[in-house]
Amino acid sequence: MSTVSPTGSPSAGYAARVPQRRKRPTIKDIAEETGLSSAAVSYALRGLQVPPETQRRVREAADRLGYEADPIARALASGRTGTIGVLCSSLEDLWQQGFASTLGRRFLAGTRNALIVDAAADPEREVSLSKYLLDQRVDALVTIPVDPASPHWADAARRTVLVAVGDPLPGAATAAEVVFDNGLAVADALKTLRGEGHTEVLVLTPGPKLRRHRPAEKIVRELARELDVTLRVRTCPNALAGAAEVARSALAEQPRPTAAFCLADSIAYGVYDAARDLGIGIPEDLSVMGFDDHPVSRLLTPSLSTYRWDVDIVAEAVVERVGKALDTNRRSKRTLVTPQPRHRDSVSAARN
Amino acid sequence: MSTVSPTGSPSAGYAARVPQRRKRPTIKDIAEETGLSSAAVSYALRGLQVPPETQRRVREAADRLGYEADPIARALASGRTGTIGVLCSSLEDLWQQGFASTLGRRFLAGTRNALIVDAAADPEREVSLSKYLLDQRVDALVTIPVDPASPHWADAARRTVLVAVGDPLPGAATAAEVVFDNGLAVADALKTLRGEGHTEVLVLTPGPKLRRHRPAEKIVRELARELDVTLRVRTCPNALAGAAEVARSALAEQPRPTAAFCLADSIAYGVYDAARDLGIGIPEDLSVMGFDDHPVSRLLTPSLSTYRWDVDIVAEAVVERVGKALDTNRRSKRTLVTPQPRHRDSVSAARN
DNA sequence: GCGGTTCAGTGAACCGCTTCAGTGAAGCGG
DNA sequence: CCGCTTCACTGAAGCGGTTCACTGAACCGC
Repeated sequence: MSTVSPTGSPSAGYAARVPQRRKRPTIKDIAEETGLSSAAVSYALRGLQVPPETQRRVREAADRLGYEADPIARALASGRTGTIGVLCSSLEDLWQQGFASTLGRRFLAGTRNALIVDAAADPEREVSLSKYLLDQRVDALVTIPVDPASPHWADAARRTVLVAVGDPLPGAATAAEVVFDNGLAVADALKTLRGEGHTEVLVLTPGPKLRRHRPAEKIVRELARELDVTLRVRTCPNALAGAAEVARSALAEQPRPTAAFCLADSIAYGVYDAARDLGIGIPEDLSVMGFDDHPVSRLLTPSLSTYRWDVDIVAEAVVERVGKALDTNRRSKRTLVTPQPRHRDSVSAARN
Repeated sequence: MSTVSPTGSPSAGYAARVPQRRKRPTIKDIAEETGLSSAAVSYALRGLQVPPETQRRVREAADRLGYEADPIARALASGRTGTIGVLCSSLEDLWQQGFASTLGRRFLAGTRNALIVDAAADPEREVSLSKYLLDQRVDALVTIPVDPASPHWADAARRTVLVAVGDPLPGAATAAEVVFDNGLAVADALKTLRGEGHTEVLVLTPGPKLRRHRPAEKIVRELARELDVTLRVRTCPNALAGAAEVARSALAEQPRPTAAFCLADSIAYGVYDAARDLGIGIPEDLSVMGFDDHPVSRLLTPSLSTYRWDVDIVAEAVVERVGKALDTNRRSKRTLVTPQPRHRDSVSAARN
């Protein structure tokens, strides 16, 4: 998780303090030690075109001197950094927090690492951050897009290995896409609510510009028509406090919706909060459904009905796709992740 | 948040794919455009010892060519990266997730960025990750230490600007320390519980090696003796699922504790989970207190009594300290952050 | 008109590693 | 023994900036 600004005035940050250039051994020192050229050492350290015996000698000398390769010099010379950029639409979203941390933890078991940044639901920020990551020469860029339709993705795809998570990026030649089958979850949710007799449904969706569930919105509307459900769609921040505020005003309207369908668990938490303030009982007066299944959702009273996108499954798919794209230079097809319904206690039959 | 392995075999990650060396303009191109030397351009772009008029000319040319400085080359040449390393003891901890994301978001408003990594409560991992960050030439290293006593911090302090969050690092010449006054919170918690008549208290503390609250443990024991409270201290993972497991076994013992004091909200969530499984009512049968005040804690039933360490306050203090250390090369004294008690509904009088 | 500053700008070394073209020696088949 | 390939390794040119020592011109007071 990380980084604030993309570029900023390049002058700042270059102040007084001279870095402690503690003389760390370089490849040249090893060359001297072993009587080889620095080129040979470079090859040997990477196990390239050098006989095993020499490799051993070099590695031994390296260990003896406490040599550790300088990733910066290496990146400059080779054009590769071993770093994967992860650009999240909003790290306020608890699902994304978990995803980012899981991804970072397991990223390609050892050799690469992840640089995780937060677009904070802002499309402009998203563009500048992705530029920032490209400047940092990330070998691949994993994104949960704020705005999948942005033209700049095409650019990014040209400059690096681009992997989309959540929504596909229609305009870009992505190396892989791990897409959520939002439609399935949304359909299930609406049918569930309708089955319980709810016809006035409040839909809270992250935004305004956060599009993580954009395709879901279309589906929601169509399905609502089919099922004869009246929808009140509100966009709101994907975080407890902001969502609560929106929910408070939405729940004060007449006729009051009898169910709320939230396209993120964090938002559902906000609804719980608002309901408590307003003296609205869940699920008697208001049924609530979420989206994500954050670990805490089970614990609420009543426990939250929601749809789980298994973080581990998604992370594994991403890691595998990135690996394949980087190693074989082949793009893979789209992976569809299906939601796992978690029907719990926050939904009950509509009164009337 | 990020990165998996510190070094790993350097050979891997260097595979087939040749990086798209799209010819981006360099400083040399600007030099040609303007008829200046590349040195002059370098100075001008950074606003150094060059008259305003020339600066303008250079910047104009840079814009025209779409020039963007290469941070890697810059880092290699200058020894400074503009990146701050943030090493969290455990990003499973919800407080740390929030802290990391806040820190990343506001880090030094523009010019620097944060590289956030997760030690996953493992002291060895912590050492190797901090080496990794130093290799990446971070300008400063902010750490929530797993093991404040580790000798390697002294080393890190020598190599970069080191800022400790949570616990002080006794052995290291840190540039700043933002320390939590755990003692205050712990004392308040124990007194509160004792005041309600609890004498059998289960203490769940993150670990086993996670020392974020180590000083608190000592205080807890002393105070317990004073107050004549029997303590049962258990270390457990700082995450809902792991904590629940420990809690389940601890709550099955006889005599059953009448109160649980958890040194992280995530752990308290685990206790809620376990209590529900075991049919133990909160707060009638078991009082629970947490530590952190995660946004969700208010929402649980009953709402969790806990101690808030305001993420924004801590993040702001850290940002300010880092800035000062980097710009003026002066270390600042220790900042003590005091907890804000949030007494809510998860504590009640002990029966009997 | 002269020594001394300041100013604007230059040339080249350098950061530490990668990589390409090439070299001398050994090994090989005939 | 010759020509050819293979092997083990080297020299040097980058990668794209930063920085240091220095220069020539303008300017200063006297």
